[in-house]
Amino acid sequence: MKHNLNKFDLNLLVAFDTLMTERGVTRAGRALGITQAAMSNTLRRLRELFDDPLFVKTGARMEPTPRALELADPVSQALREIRKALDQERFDPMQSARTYRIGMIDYASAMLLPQLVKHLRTVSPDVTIEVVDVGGEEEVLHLERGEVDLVLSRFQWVPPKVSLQRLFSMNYVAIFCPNHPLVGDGPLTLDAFLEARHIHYYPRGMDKTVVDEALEEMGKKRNIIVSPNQYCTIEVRPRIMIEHHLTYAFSK
DNA sequence: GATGCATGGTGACCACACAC
DNA sequence: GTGTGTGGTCACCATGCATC
Repeated sequence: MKHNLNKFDLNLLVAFDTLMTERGVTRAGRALGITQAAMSNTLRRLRELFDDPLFVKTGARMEPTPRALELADPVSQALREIRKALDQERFDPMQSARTYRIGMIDYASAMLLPQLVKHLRTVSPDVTIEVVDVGGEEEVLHLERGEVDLVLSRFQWVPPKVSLQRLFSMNYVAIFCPNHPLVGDGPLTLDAFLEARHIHYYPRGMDKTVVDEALEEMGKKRNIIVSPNQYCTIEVRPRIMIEHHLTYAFSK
C-alpha cells in the first residue's frame, strides 16, 4: 500500500515511535504533552492509516503487533534522520557548549584523546568531552540506549540502528622481556609464539581479544599464564604482528 | 468578513486488568 | 470487593483553511 505524503501527518510517526517506547497510550500522551484521549485518537488514526491494530492491550501494557514491529525500525530511523537534518541546520560548533559522552577503551583514549582535545580547542572551544569506560558487547547497548554519543572501539558487528566507520588499521605486536629465550635474530614462528607463556591484558568487559579471535579462527590457542586487569610497564621489542582495526560507531 | 468543513484538542464517562 | 491505572468512546470546542 502506498501512502500519499501530501496527506501524511509526520506527527503520527512521532506518536508511533513514542508508543513503541512507552508501550502505553497514557504514558505516550504524557511524553508528548497531550492527554490520553488525544493520544488514543492519534492511535486510531494510525490504525486506520496502516490498516492494522498496531498495539494491542496485553495485561497492563500495549504490545506492538507484528506489523508495528516491522515498522518500528524504519520509522525510528526516518525520525532520527529528520531530527539530525533539523539539528544540523542550527548547529554551530563555535557556539556549541554541549558535553559529548564518548565511550573509549583505554587504548583508544591514549591514542586519540589528546589529538581530539587539541582539535576541539580550535573548532569548538566550549564543547566538553566526557570519556566513558566501555568494553565488550555492552558498548553497543550504551549506543542503542543513547547513553553515549560515540564509541571508539573494535567492532565485529553493530545493529542497523548504529552507524559504523573504520578509523584506521594498525598492527599488534608481541612483547617480552629482553633476556627471553625467544629473543634472537631469527623470525618468531607461530608455534614458538603459541608455546611461549603469555601475560595478557583483557580490557574490562571482554572475555577475549582480537589476538585470541584470530588464533581461534586458525584453530590455535596460546598459553596464557597471567591475565592482569591493567597494563604493565615492560620493555618493548616487536616480534609478531597481527592486523587490528580500530573503528568508531555512533547512533544513527 | 462570513460560512462551512476537517482536524485535533479536552473532559467526562465506561470497561477492563491488576494489586491489595 | 475495592481502589487504582489505563484504554476507548463520545460530545463538545477551538482552530485553520477554502470558498464565496
